[in-house]
Amino acid sequence: MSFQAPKGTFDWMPPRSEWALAVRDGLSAPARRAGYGYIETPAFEDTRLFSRGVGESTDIVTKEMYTFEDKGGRSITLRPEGTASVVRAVIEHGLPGGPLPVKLWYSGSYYRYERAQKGRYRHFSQVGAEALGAEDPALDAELILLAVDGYAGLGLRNVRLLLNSLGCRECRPAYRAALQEFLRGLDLDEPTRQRIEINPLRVLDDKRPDVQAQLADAPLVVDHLCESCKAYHEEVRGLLSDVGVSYTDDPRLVRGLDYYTRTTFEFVHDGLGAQSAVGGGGRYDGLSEMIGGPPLPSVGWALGVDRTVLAMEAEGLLAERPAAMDVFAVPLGEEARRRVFALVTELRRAGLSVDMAFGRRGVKGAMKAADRSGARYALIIGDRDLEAGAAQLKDLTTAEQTAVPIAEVVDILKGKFS
RNA sequence: GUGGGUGUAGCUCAGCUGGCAGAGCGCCAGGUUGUGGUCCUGGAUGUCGUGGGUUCAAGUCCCAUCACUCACCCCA
Repeated sequence: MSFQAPKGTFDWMPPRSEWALAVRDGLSAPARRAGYGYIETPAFEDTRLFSRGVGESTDIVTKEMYTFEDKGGRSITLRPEGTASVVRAVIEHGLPGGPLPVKLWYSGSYYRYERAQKGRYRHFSQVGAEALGAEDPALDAELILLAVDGYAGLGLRNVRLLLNSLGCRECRPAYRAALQEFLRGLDLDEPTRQRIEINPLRVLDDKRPDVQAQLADAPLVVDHLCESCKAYHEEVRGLLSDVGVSYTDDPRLVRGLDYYTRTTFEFVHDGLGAQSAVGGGGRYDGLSEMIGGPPLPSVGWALGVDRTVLAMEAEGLLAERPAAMDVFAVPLGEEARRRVFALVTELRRAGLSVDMAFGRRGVKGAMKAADRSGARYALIIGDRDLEAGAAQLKDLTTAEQTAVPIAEVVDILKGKFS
């Protein structure tokens, strides 16, 4: 019997795992600086939160949720995305009655039962940010800017921003009807014909060449926006331009979830294969009401951690060596091991990065381990040194070795790294 | 859910029309009875994904199955 990670999942292992941490930190940093507070919600929710929030018409809800009944007979679903949970929590804690907007960021794992491919896994990580309870183009622009800065802060240069508006509850229905009428006249397979009826906008981003060819003359949302949506969108675009954010207007850009309205955006990168979206988001003015809350116009995004690491890899940003040790201690003999263990502890408490040789290996092997750790100094102490009250301190870059009194080792090393 | 590709050592892979299970890297040890990187020498690690079939003989051929992977679909 042997085990492996479940189908469609993978393990983050050193040294690559360091980049997952760096990406979570880097993508959230701009939001943290902009007054977004940290929120952590459960990894599972009442199934109905997603079926009503994400949308009955999406594949996520109809085919991809990890749903099960718990021992109390409740239908539970592992979260396939983060926004619905955040809105639920904000409503549950009465935040719409307080100062608005409520600005929150989060980082976590999400679950979708999908066929895995490059950049798409059954368990994946996202960093998200949401601003709830305000209808203000500056807020849309702020969110987009925070994501742009997050990618830039990681050193990414080839992330492109696609921008669109999906209209609101006033103008979307008319556009939807016009689009449906157009699509019904096309030669499409049965699943796609069904999608025309339940979620026609999604047909626009079908990648099959024969489908795309037929969509050349499809009606576009931009041509059907009402005056207020049009003005709102223009304002968002102007604000972005003012702060030097470049973007591409993509009138075909749609979102996979039903709750999006107005401002819609996606961050794409060409180095990842077919799953080119590294992040996406938009405004969702109706979501709160869809899940039983008060009117709460909001905007937010989710950025894929795994995909961002892939993008960084494609840009050659993962080459740096991960953080090295400052000191690597090599004990020779049982008595020395006890003394070294205490010294290592003391050095660590003093703030240094310190490791030591474990297991009964020879000096040569221990020195090899010291070299591999990337440590600047090797601290070698054998029973012979204990008798002399001295420790051997070896600079691994110059190979210079000096004997120092054991009693002063900690202070000397602290001095070298202060 | 659909289609293509690939499964041999920890990793990357070679293995011809069937004939003793291999290389490089990595790992461990020795060369140096207490000193890393370079070098030399030696060593360990395999259910050849799994199950069946054909054959004197299968990593190699056939069937099935599983896994991985890429793409469609879907989506961050």
